[in-house]
Amino acid sequence: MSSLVDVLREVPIFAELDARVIALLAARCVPRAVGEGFVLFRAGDPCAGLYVVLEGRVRVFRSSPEGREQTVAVEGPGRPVAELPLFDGGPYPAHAVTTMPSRLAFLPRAEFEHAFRTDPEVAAAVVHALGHRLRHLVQLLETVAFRDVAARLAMLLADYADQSGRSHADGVHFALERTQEELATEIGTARESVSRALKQLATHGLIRSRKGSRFVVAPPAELRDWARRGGM
Amino acid sequence: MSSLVDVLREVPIFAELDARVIALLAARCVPRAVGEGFVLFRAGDPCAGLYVVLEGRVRVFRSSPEGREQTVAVEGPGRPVAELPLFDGGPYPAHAVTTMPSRLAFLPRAEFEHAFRTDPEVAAAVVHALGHRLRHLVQLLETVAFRDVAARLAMLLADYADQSGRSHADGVHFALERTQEELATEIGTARESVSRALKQLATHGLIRSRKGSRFVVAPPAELRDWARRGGM
DNA sequence: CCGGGACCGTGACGCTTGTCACAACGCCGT
DNA sequence: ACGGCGTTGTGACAAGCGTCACGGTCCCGG
Repeated sequence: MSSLVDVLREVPIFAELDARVIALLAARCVPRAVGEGFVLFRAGDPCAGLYVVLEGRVRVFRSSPEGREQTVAVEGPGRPVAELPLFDGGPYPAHAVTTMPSRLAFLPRAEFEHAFRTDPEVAAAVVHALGHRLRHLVQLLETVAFRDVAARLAMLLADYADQSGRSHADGVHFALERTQEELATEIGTARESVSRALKQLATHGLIRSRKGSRFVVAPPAELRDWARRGGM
Repeated sequence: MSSLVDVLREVPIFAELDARVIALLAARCVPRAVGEGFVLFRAGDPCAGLYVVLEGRVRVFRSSPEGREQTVAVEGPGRPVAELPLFDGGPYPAHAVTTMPSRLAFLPRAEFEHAFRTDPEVAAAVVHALGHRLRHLVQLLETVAFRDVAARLAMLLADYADQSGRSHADGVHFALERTQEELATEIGTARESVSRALKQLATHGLIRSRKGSRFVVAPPAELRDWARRGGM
């Protein structure tokens, strides 16, 4: 197992900290390997500390009594989970569950709070991350509030294309490791609607090809543009 | 005009700071009186600094090309506006407009950033506020994603009852200074749907009386409960 | 090679809700 | 008192979408 320090240095939220601070944090971290479906916490639980995903994937979501789910975020390697309620003392606002076998680092709340108060760089990094998350949520809220399913899906594909796509002559290529069920919860709709929306995007030439999980789509800008115009 | 220091001390986000820091911030603030409909900023504008509402009301919202609007927050006296993009350097994610004549304090970005980096108390206060906002957004997202209009409205009324209601034997009394049009944008729907949802809540005994802007509603817990259960 | 389970596609149906249209009401200034 | 304007109630209608039902495909293990 490689040194925790090396891993943490790769984590964006900690990237700019100097070696001394990272070592300090790493010493307090509890690494943990878990399987798929491990529950990090549930909505309403008191906040125990900060998780960082080292490997694997964590889905953060809210669920309704009827069983429908709205995922708020999907975090992969190097991303922090649930940094939000560390500060206002409130409970976690959502559930968090691994969607594949994962390795996590856990930093107890007291340790983190101490680092936050003594090192302004830590504080800045956290606020930076919070700002990003907030920005993303506002965006998500807008699309859920007044875009139809096809447009929301186009937005989502644009995000994935941006973050993991490779541009070719015929469009942007990437692998979408999601079931339609998962996509549905990310845009707040039902699985069947995702299926129909995919076909709709294909007929409009926004999805150029789709073989299993391999997608070729139009440039993100074009996708977002189409979504914002209301799909025509 | 009373001293800006006195006003800032009443602002929750600054309340815990010591007198020296408040005086420093106040000295950098630019107070400003504006009419109704004054545009603080528009989505996409680069972030110039932090506004604090001293008096009046500011509505923060996103709008679609077709003209529909989703309000993200409504801020009253003592509340900061747009603290979010100060840090990640990005643009404002939404529009902000006064909905009545207001007095605002404006703190240029550089000043704020300096305070943030030198005083951990400022940083803690900001993160606290951000956390709260994020929590609220997650909640809002959930209701928009899988609650019907009546349930969303019940949630909204519960919030208002909590923050400005007075409890009596027959229910919680408060004045709702909003048009149905404004309510509609707060829960992401159309004005007519609000009208119908109000009637629906009344028949279920959740709104006990409604004369002009004076409302008498069931206890907030009961409202939220009904909304979460899916309205029965 | 077979069987089962997860995932995907698709048709039918009904409910919610956005939209349009219009009437009624209240408030305010002249 | 009157007229106008902003706000509200309500009816009709169509579109979008969630839900149910079912059949198809693919993969993997026995």
